[in-house]
Amino acid sequence: MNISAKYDPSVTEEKWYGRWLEDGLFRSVPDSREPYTIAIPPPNVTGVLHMGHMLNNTIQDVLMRRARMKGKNGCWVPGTDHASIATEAKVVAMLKERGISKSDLSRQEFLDHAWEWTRKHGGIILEQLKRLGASCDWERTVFTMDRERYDSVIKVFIDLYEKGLIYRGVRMVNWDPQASTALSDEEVNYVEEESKLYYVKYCVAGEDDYVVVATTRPETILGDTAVCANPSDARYASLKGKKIVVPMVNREVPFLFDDYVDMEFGTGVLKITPAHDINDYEIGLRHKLPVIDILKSDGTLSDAAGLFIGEDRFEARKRAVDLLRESGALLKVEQHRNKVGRSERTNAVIEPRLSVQWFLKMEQLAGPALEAVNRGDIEIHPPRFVNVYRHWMENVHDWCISRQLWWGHRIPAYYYGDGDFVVAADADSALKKAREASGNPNLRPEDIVQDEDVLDTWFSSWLWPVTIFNGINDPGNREMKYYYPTNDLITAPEILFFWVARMVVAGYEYEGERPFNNIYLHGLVRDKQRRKMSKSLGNSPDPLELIERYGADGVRVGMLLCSPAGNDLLYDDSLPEQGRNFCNKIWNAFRLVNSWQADESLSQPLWSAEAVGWMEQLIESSSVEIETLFSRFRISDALMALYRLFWEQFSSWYLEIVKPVEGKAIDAETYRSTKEIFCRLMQLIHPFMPFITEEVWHLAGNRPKGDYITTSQLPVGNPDADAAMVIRRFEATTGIVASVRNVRRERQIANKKPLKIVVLSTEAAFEQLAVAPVIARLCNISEFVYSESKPERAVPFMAGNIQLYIPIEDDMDSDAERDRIVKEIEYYTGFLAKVNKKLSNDSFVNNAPAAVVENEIKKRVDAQGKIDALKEQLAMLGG
RNA sequence: GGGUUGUUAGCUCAGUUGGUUUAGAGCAUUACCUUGACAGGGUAGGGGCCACUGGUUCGACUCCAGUACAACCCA
Repeated sequence: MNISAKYDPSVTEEKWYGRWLEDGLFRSVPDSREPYTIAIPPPNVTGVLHMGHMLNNTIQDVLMRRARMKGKNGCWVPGTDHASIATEAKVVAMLKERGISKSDLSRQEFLDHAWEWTRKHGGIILEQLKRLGASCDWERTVFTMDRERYDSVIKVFIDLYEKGLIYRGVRMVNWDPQASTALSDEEVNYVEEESKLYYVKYCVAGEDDYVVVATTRPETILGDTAVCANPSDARYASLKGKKIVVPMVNREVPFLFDDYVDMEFGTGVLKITPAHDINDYEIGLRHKLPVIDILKSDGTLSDAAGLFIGEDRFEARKRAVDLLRESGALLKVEQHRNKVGRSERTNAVIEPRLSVQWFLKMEQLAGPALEAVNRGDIEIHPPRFVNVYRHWMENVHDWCISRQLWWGHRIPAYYYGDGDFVVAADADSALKKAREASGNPNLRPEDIVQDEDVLDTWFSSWLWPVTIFNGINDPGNREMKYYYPTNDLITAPEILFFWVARMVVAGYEYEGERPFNNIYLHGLVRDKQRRKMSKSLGNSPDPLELIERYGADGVRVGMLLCSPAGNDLLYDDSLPEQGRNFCNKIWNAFRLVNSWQADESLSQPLWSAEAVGWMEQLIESSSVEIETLFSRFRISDALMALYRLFWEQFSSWYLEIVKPVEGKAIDAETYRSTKEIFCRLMQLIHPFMPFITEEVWHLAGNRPKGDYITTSQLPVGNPDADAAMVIRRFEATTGIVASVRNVRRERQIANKKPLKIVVLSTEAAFEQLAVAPVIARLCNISEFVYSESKPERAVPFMAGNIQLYIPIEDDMDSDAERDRIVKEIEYYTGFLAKVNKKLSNDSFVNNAPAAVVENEIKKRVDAQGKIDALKEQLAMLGG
């Protein structure tokens, strides 16, 4: 078999992904096995794959593949969410290009366009996930707006409404005047911007006196209903009970005192505009102030403003400044940096605005979800996020669930008469309910009007682990019973509240059970300067291009190697490069083994027997270690352990020992063991690198049809009782090999020249420490001589406390060697001093546990022995 | 402003109840190697007052307090 010296991922990736799908390896149906379930964090239906998805889905795939190989019935449910704001914005933009404005369309016409868009662009991202190797059960693909999911959301809304948990209320919301919708806090970006701080004179009613108020939004003066200072601010104490005249509109408002006011900021006097600032709103509530709403939904001034009616808010600001200046009320203007909220989607400046919205009461619902994490029924990894979760849940706010959009689940509330409404699944039952509620049996279908708004996208995705198995429409169905609760949820900390915590809430409310056992939070992918990856910065590589360049396996390894749980991943091309290099290492190691000719008539050399035993025990104990790492979600550590196991232990040590001399055959026993070891390593690595391992799995043997590494079973690590001893013995061996190589280099002795080693010890003692055949094989040693006295002209070195010598013919003088020994003596002398200091401390000897003291004494003896031997060696070198 | 979490090698990070032969890994770096699986490689090295200051202790990277800096979340 002729195999290329470089691994080419493109061919194998396409081939194996196709076969896996053809043979239905990712398909899951309930059976007698234990399930292992993951619900994908649904990406936006119109989204494209970015680096964050790569990391997120690689982790899920690793867990899923490993679970399958451990005998579980793995079920990874893929899907997308409808992302109402993002998608609607995209559809609006598309229509604009075609010269159509949203306001020209009926709701239904608009939705037709949106669906068309979704059908065209939706699911691209899922196809891209296949390139990564994601082993989802694609037959289960779901969407938050498909029939089952849509109905579930409406059902839940009605249910919560009937339980009294959903209400309509007037609240200060983040208003995007451009999109004409309320935004949730998480959809608002606060950015530092250069703005102006205006100092405005407010006269005291009936007096010549005045106070100065600093504001960044002078147009909101029109909505002022009070002026306020800190109660402990002596400067303004005399104004207690007085009235203040609001400039421009000459309205008299009270002068109040409230702790909220920061004495340091501006002049220490705050104007209160309850309709247009969240803090002012709360102060307004405390002091029962009237609310004057000066803005309309499109950002122009309302009649209530009294001035600049119909002007845009920024135009009104300019005119307000002019007017204030003319009247002499404007004292000065300062440059000022402050944080301005902008819409994540439209980038419009957000207006805090009062509006009628739908809310979900959270306090009661949050209880079981908080307890579940406190009790440990749901584990969060890494655990430091438990505090964050707890803090949020203990201070949970009611959730504003309505959005002034069309793309989404339309709120099932129907209005009749003057603001009265009923909540019902459809128009027919709404009419029935409305007739009952109004006592008017003559209400006609056209007398009731459904709410125009849709629900927040999270209000559908919070049900995700339940609705993917249709648990709302068909409670207790077979799949729910089997797959729910799901096992692990893999996501980023930034949506811990918006999504994760709410899923926990919904899980308990609707299933009386947690939605998942573990929450694993990984970091964000950033660039090397720690900047977020973003389109505008252009610092995000195209994931598919990366896969083409480095291979899917290479990219997967690159993503994982550098992403310890919860930490951000600082992306750099060197990461997938490292992954690609690892692929190549595997590939070439395989080429080597594959090139060997096995000969049944040859007996196994001693060195190979030792190496096989060592490697086998190493794999067994590594398997145990890796299992532990996985149970703690230390996924990058598990990968690193395998990386080193394959590269250092297997390739650099094991293969170098067992490989036959060029052109010669290998004994059949070692050959068989090597292939078994190789395949076992491939199995361990497979969850991380599915493609190359599947390829090698098939190349390594004549596999019967259907024998995939993907569905192979991974043995449980089962080290022998003496595994630790075998591994330690081998480590001592490698130490000696390194020493001999050093001597060769320092003395410039060619590898081809055989050397003799004199061991100052009995053979038995030496064998306990190391294995002569392995050393002989790797260092070209012709003979080991066991002696009780040291030889004359010989280079000394040490292994543990055993002294070894390499007899030589040349001059003994070697600076390099002397330097090395002097350095070692220095090291051990320093070490010994530290140990002695401890031991001469009476309180240490009296207070420390006996075992610790004994160990220190042993350290002292060992170090002293070593120093003595090294000094002898130095003398021998004539130093 | 409130909260949470960090600060260990040039970079990214481990370090599990305080004592494990004077702190580990990967990458990067240095020297040497056109050695037959692999230069996408091999061999051998260098590199750290564990942020700072106190405290607890026989003993602190580890526990406590404070300081500085950073990040994230909430307002």
